[in-house]
Amino acid sequence: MKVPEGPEIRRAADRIERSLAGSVMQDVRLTMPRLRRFRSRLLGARVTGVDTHGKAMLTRFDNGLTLYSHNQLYGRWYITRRDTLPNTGRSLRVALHGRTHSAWLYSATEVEILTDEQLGEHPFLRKLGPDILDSTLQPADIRMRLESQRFQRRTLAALYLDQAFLAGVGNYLRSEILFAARLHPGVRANDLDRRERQRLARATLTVSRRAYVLGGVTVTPKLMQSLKRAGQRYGQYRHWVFARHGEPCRRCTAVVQRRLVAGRAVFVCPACQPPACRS
DNA sequence: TCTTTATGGTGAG
DNA sequence: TCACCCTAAAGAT
Repeated sequence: MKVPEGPEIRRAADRIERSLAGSVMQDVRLTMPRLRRFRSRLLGARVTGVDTHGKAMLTRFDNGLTLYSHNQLYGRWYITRRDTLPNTGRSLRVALHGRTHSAWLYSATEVEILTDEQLGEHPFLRKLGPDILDSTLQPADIRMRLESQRFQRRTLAALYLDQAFLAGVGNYLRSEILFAARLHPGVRANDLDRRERQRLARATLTVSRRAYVLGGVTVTPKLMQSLKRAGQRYGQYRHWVFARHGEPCRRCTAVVQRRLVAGRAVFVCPACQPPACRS
């Protein structure tokens, strides 16, 4: 797992929760100059939980403060037994030391410590759409968003990277969700018929939740098993189409294509996801 | 060993 | 649309 999307961030949050929730901060390190003044306020505070909204992580403390972090491309959390410094050449941003474990955040640039009020006004958080991993999110919610005035004129390629549409989808999930829904990235939301919207809404939830459960794997568990048995390694069996350009589609054997849309790569099976032939 | 590329997001032009 | 933040791995030499 390299660059994180929603599922990877949620899994990191789970690990931090398991090792630090309920724990009093016995030591804290904040290396970014603008955050140093918060050290004394976090010392002795208790971690109450770790929330995520899309790719944003919110580590909550019982004194009303929240550590907001966004890993962007390079940020990474390491969880260790207390005071076991991770062996990495990266630059440390935050270290939270509980009684038995430590959580270390490296390389991230987006780190803030905020009150609830500041959290409510946060420019990035406030524009986020619903979290794809929110267990209350239903296919109908996604269908309604696809039909809404706000989003219907845009292409699926654009919508599925826009965190205001759905928070937590990134570039690999975009390709994988659209493949699972058998829809071409160039199609506009308002070109979809009712069945296609339903298919897309379902695929969005299925693929995202599977990536969370299986640690970044978007193929079905069954396919994953058979690919593993065939000797494929993690990097080779994870996805249907993402980063598989030039290779045969796992469903129909047509050659997977890579195309750039607004500077970002989208991967498509030309047979399973035919371009829109609608006016 | 060097160069390129990447799963994110912002801000300038 | 592009440069940029910062990093690791893959690809080229």
